[in-house]
Amino acid sequence: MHSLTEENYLKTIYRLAQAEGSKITPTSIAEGVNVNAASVIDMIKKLTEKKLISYDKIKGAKLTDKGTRVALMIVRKHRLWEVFLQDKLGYSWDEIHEMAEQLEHIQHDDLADRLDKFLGYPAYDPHGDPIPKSNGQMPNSFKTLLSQIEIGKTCRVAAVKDTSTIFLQYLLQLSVSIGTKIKVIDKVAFDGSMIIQIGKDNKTTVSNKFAESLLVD
Amino acid sequence: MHSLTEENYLKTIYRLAQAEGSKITPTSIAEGVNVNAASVIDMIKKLTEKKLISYDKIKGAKLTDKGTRVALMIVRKHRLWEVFLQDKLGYSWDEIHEMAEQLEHIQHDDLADRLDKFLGYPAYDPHGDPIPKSNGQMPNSFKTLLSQIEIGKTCRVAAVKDTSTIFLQYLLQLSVSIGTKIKVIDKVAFDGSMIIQIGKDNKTTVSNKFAESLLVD
DNA sequence: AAATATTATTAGACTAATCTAATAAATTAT
DNA sequence: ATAATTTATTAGATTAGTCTAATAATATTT
Repeated sequence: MHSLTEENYLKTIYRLAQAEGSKITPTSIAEGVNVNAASVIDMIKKLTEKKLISYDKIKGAKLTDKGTRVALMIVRKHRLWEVFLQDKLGYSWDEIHEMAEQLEHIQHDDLADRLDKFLGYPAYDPHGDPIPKSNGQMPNSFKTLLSQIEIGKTCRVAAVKDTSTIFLQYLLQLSVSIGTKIKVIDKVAFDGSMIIQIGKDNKTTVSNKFAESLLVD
Repeated sequence: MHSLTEENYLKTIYRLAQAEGSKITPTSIAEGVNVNAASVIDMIKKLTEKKLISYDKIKGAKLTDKGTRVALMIVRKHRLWEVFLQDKLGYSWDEIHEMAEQLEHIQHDDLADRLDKFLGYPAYDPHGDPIPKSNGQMPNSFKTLLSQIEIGKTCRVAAVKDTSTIFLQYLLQLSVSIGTKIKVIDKVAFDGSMIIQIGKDNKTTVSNKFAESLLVD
């Protein structure tokens, strides 16, 4: 149906669109797919012809409904395979991504659905990312306060409750944005502050006030 | 390491070598890989350069030790995934092949080993083909008489106990040769004759004498 | 606003794998 | 052994996806 390469472009554009905010330019896609910007221009033409994306210089690239459906099914497969690799084969968090990158392209009518069933219809992958359902719906994202997350769990920043500049600046400083993954390492019973891991590296302690201002899922 | 295409050539050459007998020519490979013979010539050069095969016009193509190792690992992955698809996802005999063709190319150090463990170290795939171990050894092929096979099971013809011309001619007539898969449909208690399915299509009844002359595994 | 820097786009070349058409070599049939 | 046929091989073109280098269009500084 669509080549592996096309699928990777669609997935990248989907990811960039989720990351929200700025428009999706040839350069940003080039970074995401890890190719030259000139190559992206060619692929933009191809995907536009196939009506998988729309593109103009002002609005940037955008998935069409058709493109979104395709992208969602790739994401679905990726995340389901990640669950498989972790839950069934015992791989850890950091080992599963590159395999899932390959597995997501396996083509078959109902492979994803069978896998989904076999895995017990998981709602989230091992990174805490929601797994699209076969109809394309994302599982209900129950946003909770960071303060409610149990020790050891990983969550994703979904929204902020406090939109004050001073809070947002603090988030910026901590490299926390929508989509950032936060793992709760420990909680201090005394004052409700939390030791969290932001993304892959940075461990920090944040106050209870902070943890009550951040919505995660 | 090796491209998907290279892997498919190696697998095909391995399969042709197993099928025994005649030498492996560019034309036979072309048929196996489903490409033009001219393309095969190019790939033969490439694989020869990489020391994965040897080739000369008289002896035909032959996998080197290195090439054999690679081919065996692809076959291993293919057959393990087939077990997964049947045992875990509930696919049937005839649905699993094309998916396994894709899954066999998933690259990761110990994915095959983890899968093997997860599946309980199966010795045979759903088609009755032996699954190479991670060291490249084929599981001990315990040859049994066809008469010993239970109803519903599929086995592979491994050898003949009776080598008389008249028996071999009969086998030829039934299109039974080494490697042919036989499924035992039913057994007649009265005289020990069996209703078997040879390969994919032909259902026949064979005598107990026949079933006592054919070694399968 | 002019100068500078960044982005987007085009043009042309490259690689892997394939094809077709033509030729060379080997086999099989007469 | 010669003719006919099949098989192997070469030469050149094609496709998808990529690249570099050059140019055009925008955006940012000063």
